[in-house]
Amino acid sequence: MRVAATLNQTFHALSDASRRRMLERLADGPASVSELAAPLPMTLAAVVQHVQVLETGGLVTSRKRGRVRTCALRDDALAGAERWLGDRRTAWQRRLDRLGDVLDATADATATADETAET
Amino acid sequence: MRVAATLNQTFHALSDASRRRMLERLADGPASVSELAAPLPMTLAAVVQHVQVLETGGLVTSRKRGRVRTCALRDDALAGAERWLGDRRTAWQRRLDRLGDVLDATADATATADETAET
DNA sequence: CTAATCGTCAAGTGACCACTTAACTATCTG
DNA sequence: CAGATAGTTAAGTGGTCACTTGACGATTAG
Repeated sequence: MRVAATLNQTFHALSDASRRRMLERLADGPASVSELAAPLPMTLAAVVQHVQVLETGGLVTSRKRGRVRTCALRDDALAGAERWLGDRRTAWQRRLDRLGDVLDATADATATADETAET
Repeated sequence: MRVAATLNQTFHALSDASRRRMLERLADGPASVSELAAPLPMTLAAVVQHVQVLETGGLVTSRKRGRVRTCALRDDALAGAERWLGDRRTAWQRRLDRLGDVLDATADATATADETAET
């Protein structure tokens, strides 16, 4: 049993749209690999690989019964990810509430050589 | 201004431990690139690249003032990610609560050719 | 038994990722 | 001004990612 999915693996698993679609599908109940594959524009083999990523990310379990592999969400799936996000959010929410936007403030005061690094 | 960070980019940004460390650091307040780099075993150049990833992920803003680029968390940083996770979690929490573990149940009943696909 | 179905495995491919080095541009300091 | 400081840029490298194809094993259906 894969118990120790790292945050790295979990977030990585979540960073792909196809995999998120599969998770959304699974939220409606367990599904076979082919069922997961059906709406996706890729081969079965590719989907199997995605399932593996989801498993090492600790998001999904699967079990093979006859020739069908059935996948289901793990109950504790998002625990780690959500915990981390939650911790950070409250931490910096507090901070941001408190001292607002240091950047904008200082920028205002002495606005000279400015450059916002955004594309 | 980068307004539209996709979930892909956000989760991707979160999937790296160094970047998460940088975020944790930033939760304690704004920091220059070198300050972010200090505890990390990599070159400044590498850190700059991580900052870019964090920016396109919509997690961080930065502004250059003189020769120092100051980075700060975005207030709405984790909104998207958390919303998605939250939605899914409640969705499948409900499901899992309701029908428990279909897999285990069926497996119990007819346990024959079983194989849990885990490393 | 024969076919189709469902999935697995291995190898290959092009794109992207996390880094490095090195040369270079500001900016601030003595 | 000279030199240190802070960051930027570009090019390159090895590794991983998201796929594909194709050959194969196992299970179920006609």
